[in-house]
Amino acid sequence: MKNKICNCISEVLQEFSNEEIVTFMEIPPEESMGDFALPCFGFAKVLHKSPKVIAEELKEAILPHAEELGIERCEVVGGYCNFFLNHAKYVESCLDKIQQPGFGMEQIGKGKTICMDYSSPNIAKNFHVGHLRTTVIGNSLYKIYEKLGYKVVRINYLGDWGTQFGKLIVAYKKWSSKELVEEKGIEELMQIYVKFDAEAEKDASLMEEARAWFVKMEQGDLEAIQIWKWFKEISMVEFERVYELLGISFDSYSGESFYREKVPALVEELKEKQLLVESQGAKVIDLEKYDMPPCLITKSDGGSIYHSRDIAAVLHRKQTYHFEKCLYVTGLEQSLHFKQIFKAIEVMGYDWAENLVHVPYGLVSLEGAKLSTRKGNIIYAEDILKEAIGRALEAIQEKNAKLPDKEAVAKMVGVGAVLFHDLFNQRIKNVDFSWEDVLSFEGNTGPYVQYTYARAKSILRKGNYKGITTEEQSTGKQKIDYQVLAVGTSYELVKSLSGYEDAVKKAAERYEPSIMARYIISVAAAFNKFYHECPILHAQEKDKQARLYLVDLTQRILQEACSLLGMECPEEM
RNA sequence: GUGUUCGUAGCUCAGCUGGAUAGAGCAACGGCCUUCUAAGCCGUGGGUCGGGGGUUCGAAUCCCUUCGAGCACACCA
Repeated sequence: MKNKICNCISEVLQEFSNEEIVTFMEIPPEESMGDFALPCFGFAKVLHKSPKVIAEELKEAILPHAEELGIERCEVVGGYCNFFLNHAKYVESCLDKIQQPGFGMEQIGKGKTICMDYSSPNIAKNFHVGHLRTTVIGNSLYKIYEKLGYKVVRINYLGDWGTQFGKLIVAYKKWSSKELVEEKGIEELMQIYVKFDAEAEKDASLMEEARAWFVKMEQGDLEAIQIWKWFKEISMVEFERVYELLGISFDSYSGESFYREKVPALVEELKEKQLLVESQGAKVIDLEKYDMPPCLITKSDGGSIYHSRDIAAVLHRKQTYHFEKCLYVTGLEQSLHFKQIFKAIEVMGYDWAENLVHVPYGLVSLEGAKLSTRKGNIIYAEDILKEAIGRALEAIQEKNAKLPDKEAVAKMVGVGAVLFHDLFNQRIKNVDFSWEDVLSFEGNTGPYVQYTYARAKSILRKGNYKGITTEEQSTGKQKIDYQVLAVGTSYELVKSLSGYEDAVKKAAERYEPSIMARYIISVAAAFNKFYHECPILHAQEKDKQARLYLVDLTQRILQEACSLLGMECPEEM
């Protein structure tokens, strides 16, 4: 309906295109100002008329078409032209769209591939709060793009290569044993890594030893590779536990070790293109022209480094997946790194460099201090999830002790709380981790949304609601009286539901799951108001049928929208 | 030092591709369970949108400047 109106307006105001009108059109802050409003200030300059006059003329021009556009009346206030729709018709058009398969979502990504690099934890280190962010944000963006029809390749670019493994091998040989590592897993690896750093400060020769071991790894030394592989396996087992809790999986686990083999070819290509410069014994791409530090390609000891592995990786991904876009969900602190990588790809002559996108998120701290394993200032992802699940179980015992399958529900609610908390604010914001915030189940939280969903489901169960088949819709056998939904909180809820597609598109456009989270809250809040104001099962038949239909659509949108955050919703809680 | 991100209610944040009286949640206080799940709903109080300039009919939103905080600045990732 909005489109039709905009179309009609653009025919009147021929100086402006339909698209322009659509962007100008807004939803007024108050219901008394109509359903849509067009501020005419922007037209004034071009048309050399006052905004008020333009609005008046517009009103006159629209009036003859009001009936077919579903407009009840127009009002000019200041420079605004406010449109009051026929609510019943508007409700019908909104709900008709939503009840279509896939909620009538436009498949703007059809035939396009997006590569996403996220989670990407470092092997032999614990999976902590910080990793949780990239994992959860990446997973949500994956779901969002998939919903828009994109083919998404989820790449877990494991940090499984680099000098830190040289350090680890040295530390293992000096201070640990097979038995200890087998017994304590990552915990032991972490401990000896921390010890290495402490010792290396006193004794510089340790670092040299570590570099030497890493060089051995790069040369394929059997012993080095064996130890490395073993450490990697140990780590993967622990990572998988977290992924299982979150219900997350990947299409590729090709980490840095996979791409380092492709570095020599990259070096050759750069030589051919005359981009490689010797500098202090290392080989670099000079980016001074672009006001950036040089991009390191090989270290002075000949080893590869993360810049070169990242470049090799993206070249390979382009060849393999022919991506439309490649996203990197990593910390904001890596901004310069990605600027360098993208620029390097550009100077290599690849015009698709502009399709590489860094999707940064803010830093997580703990009580104002930087996370640090060494200082014990760290919180593990698994502990957060488990604690949240435990709290959810307590809440269930307290509020709904007779609930069947408590454990499964507690998992959904606990994990949902953590996910939602991590996705509710813009990614760029720094986060000071707080147990109180994560474990909150009231207000703008995951459990609030899940509770809303469970309420809706409960009504449908009790009303023995079977839904409306498309056949019934078209034959009009079970005709919905849209007038019932055209007022008060019902109408507000309908408007809220109708924003679903825009929310998904906007979230995709901005790489911002928080837009979905905020949208979900707005729907849940609208539903709860409706729920309190309107009796459903106890209403008279005509009202009951219309309201049940609305409850059903709300429940479907909530469930779907939550799934885009990676959240599951329990039928009861 | 250079670059970059952030600065909105006591706290955590929306709003930022300029538009009508700046919105939520938490915390505080006061109401609502003999009716569909009170993890809910309703209400009250609380704001020089960090400061200062500028552009504009109109600025929390754009530009400049300044202050404060975080982060980055080649042989870790």
